[in-house]
Amino acid sequence: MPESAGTRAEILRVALELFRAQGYDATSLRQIAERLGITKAALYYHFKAKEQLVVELTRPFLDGFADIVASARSRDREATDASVEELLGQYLDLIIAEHAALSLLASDPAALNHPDVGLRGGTLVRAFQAELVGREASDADHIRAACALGAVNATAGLPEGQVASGRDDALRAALAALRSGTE
Amino acid sequence: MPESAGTRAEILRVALELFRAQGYDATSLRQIAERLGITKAALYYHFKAKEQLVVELTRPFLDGFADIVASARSRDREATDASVEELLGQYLDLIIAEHAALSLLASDPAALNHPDVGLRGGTLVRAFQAELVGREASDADHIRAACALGAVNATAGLPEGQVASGRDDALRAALAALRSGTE
DNA sequence: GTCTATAGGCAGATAGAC
DNA sequence: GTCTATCTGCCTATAGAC
Repeated sequence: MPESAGTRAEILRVALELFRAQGYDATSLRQIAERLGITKAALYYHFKAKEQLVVELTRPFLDGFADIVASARSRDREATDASVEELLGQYLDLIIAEHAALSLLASDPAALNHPDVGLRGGTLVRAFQAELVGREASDADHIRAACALGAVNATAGLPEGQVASGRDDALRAALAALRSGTE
Repeated sequence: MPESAGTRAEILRVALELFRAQGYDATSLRQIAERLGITKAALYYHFKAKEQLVVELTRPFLDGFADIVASARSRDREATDASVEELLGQYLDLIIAEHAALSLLASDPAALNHPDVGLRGGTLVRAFQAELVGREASDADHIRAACALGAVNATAGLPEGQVASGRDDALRAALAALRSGTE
């Protein structure tokens, strides 16, 4: 029976690989099953629908993101420079750890419209941006926040080797974008 | 016969709208045809395959991008601060003008693997980054360039109203990210 | 230019044996 | 847990009439 947990994990591993390479819709359950040497019917023993594969694959990222936003909300009122830097750093580390899942989130419209995936992600992004800029923020502040997150997100597409070594460079670049209004 | 050009443009307009909302694979030609009050077969009179819709929709962005990269290459040897700012500004304006097509490019894996679409786009991005950082650039320089482009790309997802007014803020943020290594 | 009709295929999902 | 067999439905694309 440890075999079952193994199969489930293998299915998720192969599904993520194929979804990333071809997209969710373009990847059939037959392909996933064939790659694993099992049949489509076996997949349905472990997952009740294809859609559930995406939900499971993106959950670690979304849960981690939710934790970051929650901790941001429980800070003291004032958003200090240090706390903003720590928040962005935590987000960056999450992006690096879950960059494969993130590319799924970013690239699949079906996932983007799913309540437990894309819509949840969108809500988290908006909440996170609001925490970064604080209350009484200008339009320009929001644009800078969006650019800072864009800078962080860009690291998800970097070659594997440069990610770890460039973590601090990316964080500095994002902070520079965020603070580009206050010279 | 002006009707024909009109129909063709209408098809592209509806296709872009549906592709963006649902994704390329999840959008059927039947849906596009129904929305226009014509039949699937009529679509095939104007476009020889579904795939060609994506090629046509992304061409203006890719052609514009290619122009920017070409003009970057024909600069004088030295990448001055002013020329980098102008390049990023041109790219930002293109992103704003073609943001709908860009979201197609970013979100459709089928398009990403197409030689005339995603692969062409990837080549352009790499060439553009190389022009931004110049020769003898460090790993950190490349990371900052990636972050700067990420900051610019983030503006494509902004609410319609903020885009025009925030253009300069976004450009400053991207430049700040790019230059975050040289204090 | 647009239609009707249809070919031909593969998708997601289920039933029930082992 | 995994299989075989099958249902049902929609897809892209084409042929040929109008």
